[in-house]
Amino acid sequence: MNERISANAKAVLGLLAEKRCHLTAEEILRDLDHIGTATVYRALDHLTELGYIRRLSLGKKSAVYEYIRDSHVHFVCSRCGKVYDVNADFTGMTREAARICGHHVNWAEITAHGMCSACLESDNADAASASGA
Amino acid sequence: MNERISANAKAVLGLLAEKRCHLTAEEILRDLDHIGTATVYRALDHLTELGYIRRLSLGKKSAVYEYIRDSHVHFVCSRCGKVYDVNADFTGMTREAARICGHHVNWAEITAHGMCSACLESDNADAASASGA
DNA sequence: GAATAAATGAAAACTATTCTCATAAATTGA
DNA sequence: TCAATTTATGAGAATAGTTTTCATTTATTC
Repeated sequence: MNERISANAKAVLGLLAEKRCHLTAEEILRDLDHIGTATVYRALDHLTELGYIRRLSLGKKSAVYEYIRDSHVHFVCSRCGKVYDVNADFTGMTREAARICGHHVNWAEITAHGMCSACLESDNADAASASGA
Repeated sequence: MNERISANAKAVLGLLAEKRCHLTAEEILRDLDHIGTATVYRALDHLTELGYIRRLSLGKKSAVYEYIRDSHVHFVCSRCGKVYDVNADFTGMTREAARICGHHVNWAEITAHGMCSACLESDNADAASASGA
């Protein structure tokens, strides 16, 4: 595998490292608007292969990429689609999952689905006003 | 929300319930070939909303759907892309993840990534023949 | 049974991503 | 340093999966 990282790929990696959150290809393209679409996708593929970043498929829409960092889980709101990073140490849990899994596990991810606090509140507000409060 | 399930949606649900594994929309369409594309996608959306099935975005390709059943994790081979169901009880683990998460968690999934046994073996075989064994 | 609501399929539209291919930049070797 | 070779790039075409549109059919309600 080609271990070299071009200047453009470095820019992509730098952005992900700086933001420390999941970004879509489109968000990266918007930020690095001097780099072409194909190049960004190629950089993302390459960086994923080299193990600098991870590709996550969280929702129905586009994939997101994130710089590999400390253990955390993702929470996806089924209502608004927003993805939250939940920072807590899940290494023990993911290691245990990997062990049970068989095969050769490189990494494991935990994703929770439900309704986020914001949507929950706006739902309650709607219900209150609908009932004439 | 419309709680009714049409005959076509029932057929989709029946197939998922019977197969007990993750199927893509395309696989469902191939099996139920008298039902139109849009109808199958609509049924999958509806059944997901009603909580009978789950949509999972596991790889780079299409989403997969599965009938909700006993706790298990998914292993995705980074080499061949194949998805394996690993049957083991992860309810404690997912409940713990949900607790830490905050928000209102409905369900949580664990996905492991790595190289499957089959790919590992074929890799070893390649390496052996390449080194002139 | 007429009126209304919901479901359907064919095809068009859409979105995210990948591919193609000609050009530009970087690297290597003499 | 220059020429040869490899690698990276961008514009746009192509593709895959999914969603939308809309006219028609089917189911439900009154």
